[in-house]
Amino acid sequence: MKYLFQDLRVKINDKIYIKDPETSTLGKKIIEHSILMIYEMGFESFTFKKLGKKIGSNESSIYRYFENKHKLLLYLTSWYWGWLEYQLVFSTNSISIPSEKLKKSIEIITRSVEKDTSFAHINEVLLNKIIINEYSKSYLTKEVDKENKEGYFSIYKRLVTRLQDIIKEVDPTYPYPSSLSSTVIEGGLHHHFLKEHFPSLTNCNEKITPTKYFMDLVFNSLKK
Amino acid sequence: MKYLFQDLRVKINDKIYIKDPETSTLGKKIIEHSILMIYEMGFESFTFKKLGKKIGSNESSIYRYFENKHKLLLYLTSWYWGWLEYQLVFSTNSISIPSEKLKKSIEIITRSVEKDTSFAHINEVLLNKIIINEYSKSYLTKEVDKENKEGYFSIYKRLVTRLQDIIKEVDPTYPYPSSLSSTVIEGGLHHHFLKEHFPSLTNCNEKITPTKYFMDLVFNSLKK
DNA sequence: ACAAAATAATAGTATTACTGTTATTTTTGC
DNA sequence: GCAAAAATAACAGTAATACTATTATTTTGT
Repeated sequence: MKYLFQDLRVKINDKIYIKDPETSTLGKKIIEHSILMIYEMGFESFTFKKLGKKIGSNESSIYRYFENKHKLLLYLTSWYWGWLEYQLVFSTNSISIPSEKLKKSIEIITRSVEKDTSFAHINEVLLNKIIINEYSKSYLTKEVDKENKEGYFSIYKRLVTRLQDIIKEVDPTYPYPSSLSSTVIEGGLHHHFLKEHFPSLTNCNEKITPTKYFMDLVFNSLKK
Repeated sequence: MKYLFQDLRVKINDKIYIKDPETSTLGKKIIEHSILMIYEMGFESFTFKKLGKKIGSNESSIYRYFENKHKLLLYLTSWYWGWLEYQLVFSTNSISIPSEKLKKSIEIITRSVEKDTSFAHINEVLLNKIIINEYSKSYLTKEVDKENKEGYFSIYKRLVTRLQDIIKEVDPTYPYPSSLSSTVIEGGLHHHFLKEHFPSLTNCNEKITPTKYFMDLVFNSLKK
C-alpha cells in the first residue's frame, strides 16, 4: 500500500489555492501543520498567524498560498475526499459481484481511518478526525451556491455519485440511490462524532461499528 | 393550533442565558431579530453590534442576556427542538398503533416548517431554516463535551430518545434504534440542505419529500 | 553571477468580541 | 407619587482577527 500510493497525487480544483502547496517545501509545511493545529485547537481558534509562528514563517507568506482559512479547509477536505475516492476505486474495482462491491464500499467509507498510509506530510488519521469535526463548516455558509458553481465540492459530489452507482447495480429499482449514498457518507461522519461525544444517541460503540449499522441500513433498503 | 400553543413556553436550560429573554421586551426583540438576521446574513456575519443597531439597542445591553453569539445559537436551537418535541408529543400521543405513531413522528420530524404557528416573536419558518444551516455549528466545537455535561443539548437528546422509543415499539428486536433515530433527525436536516443546494446528491425534490425517503428507509429496517 | 521568484519583516486598517464605567431611563414597592 | 432599584444606553477601551500593502532579504534557476 505504502509504495502504491507514493506517486498518487490528489488533483484539487486550482481555484481553491493561490499557489499550489504541493510545489514547495513551505506549501507542504502549511498543509502538514495546519492539519496538526486544526486537529488540536479546532478550526475556529486556528489562524494563519498562529500557523506562521508554528512553522517559523511569516503570516503574509501563508496568504500567498491561500486567500483565507476557509479556502485552506476546502483544500484539506477536497484532498481527503479525493484520497477516500482513490481507496474506494482501488479496493472495489476488481470486485464483480455488485453486493460484494457495495459491502466493501460501505466499509471503506464508514470506517475510521486507523493509520497513516503514505503521504509524507499528510496525516490521514488526524485529517479524518478533522473531517468529522469540521467538514460541515466548509459548506454550511452563505457562499455555498457560488462555491459549488466554482466546483469546490466536485470531488465530494463525485464520491457520492460513485457510491450511488454501486447501489444502483445492486438494486436498479431502488428509488432513492443518491439520497442513500448521501446518508451513508454524511451519516458515517456524524456517527463517528456521536460515538465520541454523544454515545447515548447511537448504538455504535467499541464493538458495534458505524460500518455494521450502515451495512444493515443499506441492505435492508435494497431488494436482493 | 394557534390558541393551543399560546401559553406553551419552551423551558430552556438557564445556564444558556444570563437573563431570560422571555422576561422583557428587549429580550424578545433580541430573539426575534436575531432569527431574522441570522437567516439573512448567516451565523458567521451576524454580530451583537449589528443586532443592537437593528433593534435600536446598545451592544452592551445584549451582553446582559447572552455571553456571546454561540450561547444565543444554543438558545435558539434548544427552543426549536423543544418546540418540535412538543409538536411530536402533541400529534402522536393519541395514536396507539405503533407503526402509525412512527409514521406520524417521521412526518413531523422530517417535514419542512411551512407556517408560523403561534409565538409572537418567533418565526418558526425561518428558525427551521436556521437550524438546517447552523445547527451543526452549535456542537461541532472544541467545547462540546463540557457543554454537553452542562446540559446544553438535553432537549435535542430527549427528542432523539423519544423517536428511539417509538421505533422500539414497532420492532423491539431492531438492534440500532438510537442510531436510526439520530439518522432520521440529523439526516432530515441534511436532506433539506441538499435539496436546496446540492440537488444532485439527493432524490428529493418538489415531488419526493425527505419524509417519503426516510419513511421508506426506516420501515425497511424494521420487522413488520 | 545575475535576475526572477519566493519568502520574511514590518506597518497599517477595519472589524470583532468583548469588558468596564458611568449616565439615563424605566420599573417597582411602599 | 416618590425613592430606590433595576434595566438599558452611551461611551471608552483592549486584544485579537483577518486581512492588505510595501519593502527587504533570501533562495532558485539559468
